[in-house]
Amino acid sequence: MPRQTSQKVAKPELLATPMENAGIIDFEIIELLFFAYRDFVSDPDQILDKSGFGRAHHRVVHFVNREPGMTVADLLETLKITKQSLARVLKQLIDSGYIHQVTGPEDRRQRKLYPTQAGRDLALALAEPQSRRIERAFEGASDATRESVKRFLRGMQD
Amino acid sequence: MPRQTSQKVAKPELLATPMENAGIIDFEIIELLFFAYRDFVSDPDQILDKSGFGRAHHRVVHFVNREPGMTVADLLETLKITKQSLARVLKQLIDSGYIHQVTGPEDRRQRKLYPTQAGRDLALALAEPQSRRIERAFEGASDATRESVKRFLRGMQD
DNA sequence: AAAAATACGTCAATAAAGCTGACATATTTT
DNA sequence: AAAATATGTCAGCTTTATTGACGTATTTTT
Repeated sequence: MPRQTSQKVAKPELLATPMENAGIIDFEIIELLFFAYRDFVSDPDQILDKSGFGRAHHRVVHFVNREPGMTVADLLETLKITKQSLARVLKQLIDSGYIHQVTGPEDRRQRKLYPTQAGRDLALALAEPQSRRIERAFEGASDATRESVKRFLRGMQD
Repeated sequence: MPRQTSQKVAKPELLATPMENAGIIDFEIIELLFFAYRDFVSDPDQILDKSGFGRAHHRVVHFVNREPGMTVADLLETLKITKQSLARVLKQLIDSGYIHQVTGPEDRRQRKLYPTQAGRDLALALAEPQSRRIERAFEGASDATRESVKRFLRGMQD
């Protein structure tokens, strides 16, 4: 039995060397994505704070503006969240007058979602700083470069 | 006074046209970033679920592995969260044996953070599917394209 | 040496955003 | 008539974050 200190547990081996593994794993892009996304969502977050809304409201108002007439089921599929998570956020947006529901003309079970003018204005105000940030990131980039970035982002999806 | 229905409020003007504004705002990239990031974090999320950890644990374990010896203050600065938000997550990682604290050798107020071997293993396991996804997204891309994407992501940061 | 600043930990209370599971209603499809 | 669908709702829960206050140890400044 080796000589022990009074500690109850053996001293664990701590690793002092940074995790870097000869290019097997692309830590650089992983971190770039983290920081880019963190700052990308920080712009609208500040605007949303003023209305008492959060990121969930942002996403709902964005997609309803992009595709007016989409149903609740469409939204659930797009956001990949549960019905119950969406319900509260959607209700708040409807109550606040940013989104309206219309019974589906063909299928009356459906509730089609449309933005009001206030909802459109909000979506644009939220997108504006993000778009500015994107333009800044593309400063001086060629059309080919822009296409490459788009292809990369599409390739990142499931 | 115009003739009114029995409704209490005037019918709001609903917008049926998709939000598309002649290239003033880059909705395409905004959405690509949203979907790319959503799927990018879904890989580690599945692994973390098994240990009862969440995204916050992932970020902490990642950065401590990337920069062993970083302090609590360093971590707060990197993650841009509050001390109290970090506290619980960090405590769980320490209690679970993934991270250890060492009193700073020069400044004894500091607690330097190091991964254990288990912590290193966890960080690698979490990074692996993300790295694979990145490789897939870059499939067939030139080095110049990879550099363009990195430049774009760097430009997206504050 | 005393005062101020720093690094960290902790407590209490709160909020946003998500989850599961169950159930109800209206409507459409089979 | 029965089954499936679209939606809404209820109750309870978890994770991740917040603010504000306070305490301790340590270092820096005065």
